[in-house]
Amino acid sequence: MSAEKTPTRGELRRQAMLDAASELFLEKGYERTSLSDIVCRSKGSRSTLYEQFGGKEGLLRAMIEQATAVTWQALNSNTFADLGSEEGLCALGICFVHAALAPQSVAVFRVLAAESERVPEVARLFFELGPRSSERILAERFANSALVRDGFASPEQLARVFLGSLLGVLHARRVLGLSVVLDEAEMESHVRVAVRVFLDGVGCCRA
Amino acid sequence: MSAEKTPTRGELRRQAMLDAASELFLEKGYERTSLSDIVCRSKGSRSTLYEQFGGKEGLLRAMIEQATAVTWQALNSNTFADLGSEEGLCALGICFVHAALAPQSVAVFRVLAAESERVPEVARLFFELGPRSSERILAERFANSALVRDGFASPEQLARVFLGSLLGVLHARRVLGLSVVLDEAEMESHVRVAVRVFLDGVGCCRA
DNA sequence: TCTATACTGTACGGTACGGTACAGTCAATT
DNA sequence: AATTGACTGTACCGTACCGTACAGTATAGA
Repeated sequence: MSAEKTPTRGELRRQAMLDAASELFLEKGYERTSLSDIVCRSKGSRSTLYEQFGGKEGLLRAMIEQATAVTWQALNSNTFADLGSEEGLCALGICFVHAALAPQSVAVFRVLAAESERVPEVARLFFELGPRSSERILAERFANSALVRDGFASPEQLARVFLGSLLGVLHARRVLGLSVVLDEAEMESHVRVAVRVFLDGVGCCRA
Repeated sequence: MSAEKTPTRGELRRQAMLDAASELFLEKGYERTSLSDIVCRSKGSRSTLYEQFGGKEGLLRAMIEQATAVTWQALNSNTFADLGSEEGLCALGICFVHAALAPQSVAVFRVLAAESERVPEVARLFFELGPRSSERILAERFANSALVRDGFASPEQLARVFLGSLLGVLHARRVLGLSVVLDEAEMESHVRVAVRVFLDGVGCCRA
C-alpha cells in the first residue's frame, strides 16, 4: 500500500540485527550485552554489524530510535478529537499507558536510564517522541478548555499531573522488574479511576 | 544521644568508600565505574574494599541499602496523622516528591533499572522501603476514610493514582537526565495542584 | 615502647570485550 | 554461467577491568 519495496538483503540483515539487539538489551542490559551475543543471535556477522551501524553505540542509537517510533506511533498519529470528555480522556489514557508500559518501551527506558549521560540526545529524542508529546497534546487542549479554572494551575501542570496519575507507580515497578503482568481489564480499570479522579476528584460534592 | 559510638577506623573507611561509590555510580553508572575509580576517590585501597564488601556487587548492595534507608527515612518515620485533610496530603506529598527526586534516589533507581535482573532482591527492597511503603500508608488511610466512594475504586488504586500524580512525569525526566532543576517553590506548587485535583478534580462543581 | 591489627600501594594474572583485517562464500543481475 | 558486490567466519590486537597477593606502613592498645 505505501511506498515499501521488497527489502534488500542488506535491509533484512540490518533489521535482524536491530531485533536481536533489542531483545538482548532487554534481557541483559546494554553494557552486559556483547557484540558477539548480538552477532550470534542475529545469525549475522561482525563485519556487517560494523558496516551497518559503525559500532556498538551506533547500534544502540538505531535500536532506540526504531523502538521509540514503533511504540509511540499510535499516540502521535491519533488526533484525539474529544479530549474534553471522559471518554476521550480514557481513550488517550489507555493509549498512553499501553505505550509507556510496553516491553520495548521499558527496555529503552532501562537502557537510557543507565546510558543517558553518554547519549543525551537520544534520551531527549525518546522523551520528546514519547511522554513529552502527550504532555503537549494535553496541555494544548486544556488551555482551550473549560477544564482549567482561572489561576488554579497551568495547562502544563495539569497535563503532568494527569499523565502521572495514569502511570501511578506502575512504570517504576516495570522498570525495576517487579511487576506482575497487568492484564487489559486491570489496566483499563486503573485508567478509568485516574480519569474520574482527574475530572471530579475523590472528595468534593460529598460532605 | 543514641547508641552511636565514635566510629572505628574501619567504619570510617567503609563509609568513605560507600560515599565515593554513591557519587560515582550517580555520575557514570554502575558498569562504567571501575573499582579503581572508587578506590581512588575514597582515598582507600583495593584490599580494604574487598575486605569490607567482598567485591563490586557487594559494594553495590551496601550502597543501595544505605542510600535507600537515608533517602526515604523521613517518609517512613513520619506518622502523618491527618491524611484526610488537604494540608496533610500536601505534607506527605512534598515529603514523597523530595524522597523520590533526591539525587541519591535517582542514582539508585538508575542503577537498579539496569541491574535489577542481577540483584532482584535489592530492587525489591528499594521498592518496598520506598514507593511501596507510601502506597501502603495511603491505602490504609483511604480505607478508613470518607474519601473513598463506595464501589468507585479500591484504596490501593487511589493510592497509586495519587502518588503517580505527585510525580507526574518528573521522575522520568530526572532518570533520563533531562530535567532542569526543580526549585522548592515549583515543587510545592506542583504538589498542591496534584492534591487539589485529587480531592476536588478539575471539572466538577463547575458546569 | 612494643606488638598486634588494620589499612595502603602496587603489581600481576586471567579474562572479556570492542574493534579491525582478511580470506572465503553466497546471492543477484546480466 | 560469469561477474560483481555484499555478507560470513575467524583470527587477532590492544585495552580495560575484576579479583588476588604481598610487602610496607600507619594506628590502637598494653
